[in-house]
Amino acid sequence: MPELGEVIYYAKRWSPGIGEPIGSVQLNEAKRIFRDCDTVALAKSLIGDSLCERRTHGKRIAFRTQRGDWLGLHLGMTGRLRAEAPTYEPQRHDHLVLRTCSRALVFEDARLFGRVHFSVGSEPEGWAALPPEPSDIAFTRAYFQAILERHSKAPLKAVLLRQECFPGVGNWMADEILWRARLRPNRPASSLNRRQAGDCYTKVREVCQDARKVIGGEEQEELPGFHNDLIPESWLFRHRWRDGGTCPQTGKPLVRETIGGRTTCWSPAWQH
DNA sequence: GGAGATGTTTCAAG
DNA sequence: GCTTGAAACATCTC
Repeated sequence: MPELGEVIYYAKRWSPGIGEPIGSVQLNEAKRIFRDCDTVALAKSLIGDSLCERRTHGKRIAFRTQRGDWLGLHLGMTGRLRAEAPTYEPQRHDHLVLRTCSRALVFEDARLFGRVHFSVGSEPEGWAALPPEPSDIAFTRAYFQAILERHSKAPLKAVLLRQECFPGVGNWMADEILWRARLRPNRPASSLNRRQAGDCYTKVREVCQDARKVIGGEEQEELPGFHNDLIPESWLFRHRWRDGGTCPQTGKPLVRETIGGRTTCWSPAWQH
């Protein structure tokens, strides 16, 4: 599930436990999730400490602790964070549970594509030199153009999915961007004229902003609920998964095919 | 039973 | 050395 907006959404679900001392750490070890994590250090260090700062970048989440350590999380394809009652009993797919007096903070992931990192006294691995997020001021038109030129032969869809270029953009966001920019997903990245590249740049930023606001609830006090009704009918998102879905612009059938190694939904009559 | 799923890594080929 | 594309990963749902 998790792309930019969902990542922010799930990260916020641990908020009720922030600032509260961690009484116990429970983990399901010998799992892919912990493949490059020192689980002994994690458990030992977190007990008695508390989470004090939440950060997200693209699809990554990190929590800084009071003592200055960092817990890094990646949700993979099916990862989720939840806050449960303090007596919560972990289920089969719950891999990490942090208990405070008022909550059990749970990381679950059925498919095990997610990851947990822990670093003592420093930033989590890979957070030292991060590329600008599309909503960042540093994500300029020229920066975007350089990405298109670097990956000139690759289909636009594949380029948009590159996390070192467009952190946070996932499969549905890439399709949404291309649909709003009216560009065919299989166009080579360098085939756009100046106007098309400009449109694509604008839509990348727009979709990222929309995801933050509508799904991540960045401008709201309360966490939004999580159901499709939140997403406007005018987005491709609402139509893309259903068989027989139609383009909200043309009313004609949407097409699904594999482009850039992923299922891609697009509107042939609308995108050129 | 089979196909496909909103992600990343790894490897081979160009 | 760089870019690109395909396969692998593990489990659930339709």
